[in-house]
Amino acid sequence: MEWTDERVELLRKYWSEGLSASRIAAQLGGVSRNAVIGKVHRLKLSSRGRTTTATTRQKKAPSTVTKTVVKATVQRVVTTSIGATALQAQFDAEPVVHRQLRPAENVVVPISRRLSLVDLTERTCKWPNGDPLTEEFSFCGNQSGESGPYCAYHARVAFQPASERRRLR
DNA sequence: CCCTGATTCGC
DNA sequence: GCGAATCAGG
Repeated sequence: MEWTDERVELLRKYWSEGLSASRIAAQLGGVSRNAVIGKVHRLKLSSRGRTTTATTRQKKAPSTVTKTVVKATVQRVVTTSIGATALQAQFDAEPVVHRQLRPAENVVVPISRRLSLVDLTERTCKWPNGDPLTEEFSFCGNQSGESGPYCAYHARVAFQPASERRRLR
């Protein structure tokens, strides 16, 4: 690939928006994150303001939990059928917890990165958010690892142990 | 292991 | 100028 004016412009834009080098590389296509970083340096675009160099932090749930059951919009994913039909199930943009868990633990619901199909990689959560036919549709995109197609959170929702599923009914 | 950006250095 | 390799860190 070549660093055309348009591509450099996009690079500037994404970088200023705080996107990581790897994600910018995915957006542009044809280049590696190293290429992006190298280019950023040559353009002297480093720094990027006050972006805390570290990974985006996650909000820790209220520690001093006084048996307070985490309130959340309950959503029911009906799984009376499998296969293609299941794709018609409705999903909330930001999902949620169902009832409570054993020793009532506060599960941290991850914030979806809302990636588009083209931004998914082998290790990003492929849990769909919203209706595939609308513009708001996106995928969770958090890290999933080789463990599966979903992040830790969505894996739990997707693969509920038979025992637990019984309880939820 | 996965990810992030920073630097180096041969091409 | 480019970017893979490598380093340093979460």
